[in-house]
Amino acid sequence: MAKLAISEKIAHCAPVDCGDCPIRHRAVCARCESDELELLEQIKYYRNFEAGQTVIWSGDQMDFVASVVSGIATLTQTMEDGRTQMVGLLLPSDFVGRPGRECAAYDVVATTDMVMCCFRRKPFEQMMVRTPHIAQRLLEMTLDELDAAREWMLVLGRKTAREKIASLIAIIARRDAALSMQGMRGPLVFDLPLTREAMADYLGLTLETVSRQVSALKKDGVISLEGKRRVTIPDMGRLLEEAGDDSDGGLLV
Amino acid sequence: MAKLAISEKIAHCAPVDCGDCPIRHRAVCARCESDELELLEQIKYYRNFEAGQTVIWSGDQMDFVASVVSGIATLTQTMEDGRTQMVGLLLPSDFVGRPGRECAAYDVVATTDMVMCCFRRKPFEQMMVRTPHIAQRLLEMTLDELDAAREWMLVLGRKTAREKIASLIAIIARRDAALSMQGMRGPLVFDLPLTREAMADYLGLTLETVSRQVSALKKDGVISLEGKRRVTIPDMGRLLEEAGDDSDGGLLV
DNA sequence: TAAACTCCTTGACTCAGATCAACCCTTGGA
DNA sequence: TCCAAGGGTTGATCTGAGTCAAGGAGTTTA
Repeated sequence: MAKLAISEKIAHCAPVDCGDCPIRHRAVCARCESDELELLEQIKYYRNFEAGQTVIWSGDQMDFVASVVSGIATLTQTMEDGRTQMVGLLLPSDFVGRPGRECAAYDVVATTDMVMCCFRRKPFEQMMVRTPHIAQRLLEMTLDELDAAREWMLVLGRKTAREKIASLIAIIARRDAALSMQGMRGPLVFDLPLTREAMADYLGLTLETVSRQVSALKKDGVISLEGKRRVTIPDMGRLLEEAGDDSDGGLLV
Repeated sequence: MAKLAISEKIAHCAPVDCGDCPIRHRAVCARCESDELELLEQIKYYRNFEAGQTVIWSGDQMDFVASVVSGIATLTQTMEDGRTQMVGLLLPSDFVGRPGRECAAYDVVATTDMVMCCFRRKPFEQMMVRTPHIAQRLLEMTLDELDAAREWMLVLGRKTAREKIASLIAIIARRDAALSMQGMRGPLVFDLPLTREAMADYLGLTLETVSRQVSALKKDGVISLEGKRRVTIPDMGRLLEEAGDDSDGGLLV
């Protein structure tokens, strides 16, 4: 039954013209000219995933790379004894996989329903050699991710539980504001795309601590909640202070 | 006096022929053909730094990029209240700076005497557009660093103090073995290139905890020490177990 | 030759966050 | 209509690492 639902979704997913693609200007193909885009169009295919589905297991053979078109996925690492750490959050336009690498290095799990634009690895690698625009954009995106990872190292290594929660909410809020173009004026409203447990895995905390600190931030008026997931931020500056960040907001990501 | 010492060193540092460069096959220029190398040779210059010297302050204008030729530097981030987190360790052949970025994002500090091979940013950026071999290699190196940063996120987020120390020692040991070609057979011997405080900054710990855990690993026979810095590892497998890693050793970095 | 550093170690005490446990609410089968 | 499961909250208790404090060992300065 579940399987039927999946195939149905795949059928649904008629190939989109790259020109109409929602991530056209941010993904790995962002710099491609129309002729380059046509080549990509020939080798691309779409795949759908349901919330909760594992896209790839760490260590598995991985013979494609892909862009997230819509939905959210997590990148996690697991130790033998079961401790897990999220090492990345994949949002629309983010790139999955590494050219030149056979096997996946992390588990990739869809946290919402998701659409991915995939390319078989070999043809993609060949294209990369010929079309520098793709490699250029991929370099730029990888450098951005490296900065994000390093920023996160500060969060994991030196921030308190409360600061960690505030940092995560700030990041999601900022990303959401950028996407929905609502700007930074006035109160921000959005849904947390992660369960408490996933937040804990991202922050190097337990889910109980996450729950307690979210409650504390709510009690102190830094955020307000509608249900468990819908967050309102009355004052972004205040939130950033709580996150231990420079209250001037920092750079766009 | 200190200044005199520095200028003396700069004078010392006669430009080396790229063909004889110790990092020729690992640095950002690794894939360059001899004609490309000649172009690089025209725009490169060397700079020397003494142990303890700050190479760049976070936020400063940065109009060069560079490769570490010899010595070690750290990349650190600092919060307003003074908490600091190291986000990278720069070893010979590592690349510093980001094409397309005006200002440094992190503090870079030399922990040992150091030689860097520098390129003014603008000419380097222009060269990158024309010579894909440079961009290709930089992409590869950046992807490796991203993997390293993510590995470190697991260390920071989920490992105990003892595991963190073991992980750091294992990483330094492995890098050192690779460099000195002594292979993984038999006991490894090397010097810790970091003070206890720098180790603490890397691991998200206090220097007291670092000191205690180093002593504990010594007492338990996982490592042995000669002085404060010289480490011998009788059994790498044992160390990796203590680090919480798969004892099969993992991939080469 | 001592004084002043820097780097490191060790002990005693504290506390933030983990652990263990109980319980609530919502959703969706059967 | 109930029951099971997933997601979330809250309380009591424990503990690993932080904090504060004293002191050692080796080097450089004067």
